[in-house]
Formats: sequence, C-alpha cells, structure tokens
Amino acid sequence: MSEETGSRAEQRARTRRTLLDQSRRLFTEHGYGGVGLAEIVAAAGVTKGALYHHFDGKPALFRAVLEQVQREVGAAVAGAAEARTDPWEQLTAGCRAFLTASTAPDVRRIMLVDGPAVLGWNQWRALDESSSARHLEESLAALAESGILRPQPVAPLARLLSGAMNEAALWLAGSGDGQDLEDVWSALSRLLESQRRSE
Amino acid sequence: MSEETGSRAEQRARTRRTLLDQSRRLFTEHGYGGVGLAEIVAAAGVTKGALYHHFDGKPALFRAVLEQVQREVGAAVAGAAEARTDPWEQLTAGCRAFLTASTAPDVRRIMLVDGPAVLGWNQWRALDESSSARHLEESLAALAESGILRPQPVAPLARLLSGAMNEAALWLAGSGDGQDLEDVWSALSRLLESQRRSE
DNA sequence: CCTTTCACATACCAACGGTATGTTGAGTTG
DNA sequence: CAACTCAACATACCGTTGGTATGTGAAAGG
Repeated sequence: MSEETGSRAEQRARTRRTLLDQSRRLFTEHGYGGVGLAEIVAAAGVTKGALYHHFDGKPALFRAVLEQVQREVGAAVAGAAEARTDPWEQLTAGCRAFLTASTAPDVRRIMLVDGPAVLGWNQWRALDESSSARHLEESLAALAESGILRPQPVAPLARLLSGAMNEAALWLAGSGDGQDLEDVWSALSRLLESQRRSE
Repeated sequence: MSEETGSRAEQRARTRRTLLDQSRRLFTEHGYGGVGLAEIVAAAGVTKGALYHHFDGKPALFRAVLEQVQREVGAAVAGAAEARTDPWEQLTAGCRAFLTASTAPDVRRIMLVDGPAVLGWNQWRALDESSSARHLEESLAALAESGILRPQPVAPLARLLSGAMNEAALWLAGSGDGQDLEDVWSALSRLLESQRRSE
C-alpha cells in the first residue's frame, strides 16, 4: 500500500493529498457536520497531529477541499467555452458544462450545500467568483460590449443566472432522470436566448 | 418580567415561543453551528430539560424555526399576489415581495444559507415547496394555461426562477445598497417579461 | 385531599474540535 | 561521517458540545 518511502517532500505531498481525498469523500457522503476529524484521520491512516500540521482546523480543511472542487468545475466550464469560437456558443456551452459538472454528488454537497453554511455566504461568494462565476460575467460582458446581448448591466444578470444554475444543478442531482437535464436546459436556453438582441 | 403565572397550557406555549424566538435570533446572528444549546436555553431563561421537552434536539429546533420563517415569507408572497387581480401582475408582485422579504437577515441566514446544510437539500426543498415556491409554480401554471406565458413546461422554469431569486436575495442582503435592489429587479423583470407571450 | 401527570430542572455521559508535548528520521553542517 | 537541526508527524490530554436519565414541584383530575 502507501509505503513510507520517498523524500520528505514526497511524503508531505502524499499525506496532504490523502487527507484531501478522504475528507472530500467523507464530506460528500455525510456532510460537513456529519463527519468528525477522528473519522477523517482514520480513513487517511494518520492522526490528528498530521491533520493539524497541514491545515489550521476543520473549517480550513473544508475550505481546501472546496477550493479543489471549484477549480475543477471552473476548469470544466472554461474548457467547454474555449472549445468554441462563437461568443454566444461560448456562453451556452459554458453554462451547459456547469450544469452537468455541478450535478456530481461531491460538487453538489460540498460546493452548493455545505459551502455557504461553513464558510459564510460572503466568503463562499468570493471563492465562487474567482472560479466559475467569473467566466459567466466575463462572457456576458463580452457579449454586451459587442452588442450581441440586449443592452443591460451584466452584473445583476450574472447573479440571477448563477443562482438559477446552482438551483437547477441541485435539483438535477436529486432527480437522476436524464430527461430532466434536457428540460432544465431548454428552459435555461429560452431564458438566455430571450436576452439575445433581436436582429 | 415573564412571570410564571397562567395555566399549564399557557406556560407551555410561552416557553415554546420564547425558545423559538431566542433560537431564531441566535441562529441568525451566529449561524447554526456557531451557537450551542447552552446559549439558547440561557437566553430563553430555561434549561436543556425544557428544550428537549419541546423539541427532539438541535436539528428539530432549527427545523421548527425554519418552518416559521418560511411561513412568514410565504404569507408575504401570497399577500402581495392576492392584492392584485391581473395574473401577470400577481406573478411580478409575488416575486418582488419574495425578493424584499428574503433580504432580511434572519431569512437570509436561516432559510437560504443554513437551511439546506442542516436539513439536507431534499428536506429543505420539500419545505420550500410547501411554502413560497408553490406559489411561484402555481402562478406560472395559471399563466401558461391562459396562454399569457410562452408555451413551455413550468416546473423547470419555476426552479430556475426560484434559484435566481434566492441568489439575488443573498446578494442584496450583503450589499445594503437600495439601488442594487432596483438593478436586480429590472434584470429579473426582463427575464420574466421575455417569457411573456408576444402578442 | 390525594394521586397522577405534566413541565420542566439537575446531573451526568460520550464524543467532539482543538492543543500541548513527545518522537523519529530525513536533511544539513562542521 | 558524526553531530545537530528540524520538519513531519504521533500521543495524550483538555474544555465544550449535543444528548440522556432521573429528580421535583406545581397544576389537573377524581
């Protein structure tokens, strides 16, 4: 299994990664409040001393896990958008990528449910802004500047769409029905399309 | 102050109400995880025995508080809608009432932030459905049936709009700027109006 | 009155997050 | 290469937490 070989830096990295992986799994299964540090360190095969050597406490550990999840979601959104050239398609592809990515159980629980409660909404919002939400507002701003979007301030619209997609992802994760994704997607598409400037 | 007069039923009701009021205040100020039962019972002037006589535990107490908050928000939404006769105005008035009501600190923290994390999203969603979200979907369904709304399934649209308004309320509560409410409201109005059937 | 029952108060427990200190081996230095 | 340093943990412990089991005094019932 995980031998205690390697340099000190390797051991440090491996321990930290194991802690992150196991806590992410347990947070997903039982929620932040439903899992104790004892359970986490037991699953990782270390002790609380190791955990507190790497993280400042339980909230800091959760924050590190959340940042990891948000980086992955942000990368998925950005990747889907960059695969397109048309600005409007970049927006829609990014939104669809966010919807599918956020339906995963760990994203759902860690990012959408427990995140705001553990860190407080303001901190959660700041993290969300720096990862995936930023792409949405930038995309909308570009569309507004080139006149493709109906003229309006983009910041409020970005908030509304972000909230709409968050809620939709939570709903989709619970339904498990593939048809629901298409229903939500057409509804969201209608909302997006309605903000496109009529030629 | 609160004398121990009255019949046994009156004492019971008074104790329960005090417990609900104080826990609601403390949950709002420090969040669910940030306040202990000791603090709650001290503020209410009773002991843990009284609390456990009225509620099954800390999550059950929070659930009772949440249901109270949701009833108030639902009543505000329904009241604003029923003050109008035109179906479309009922929708917009209800949405605006939800936005303003959900900006209050207790609604924000208890209903929007801690609610899903404490009860789990499925239970939270069931409570939300039975209070304010139901009005939204019913209003949309009525508009769809009478042909005022662009033909589409209303359930996904209701979910998207509900999430959008939740997020908007969270943002508005943090900004404190009165202009932001108007910005968000015009953005939301544009989204709603775009789903109105063009004559 | 006397008894029962309700509405709590008191005392207590296991588990929790967090800390203080001990230990070991890799990396550095003379 | 031997002595030393210090990072990377392990171990033991503490105060507090949510939860429970039991005691108690006043109101309701006969």
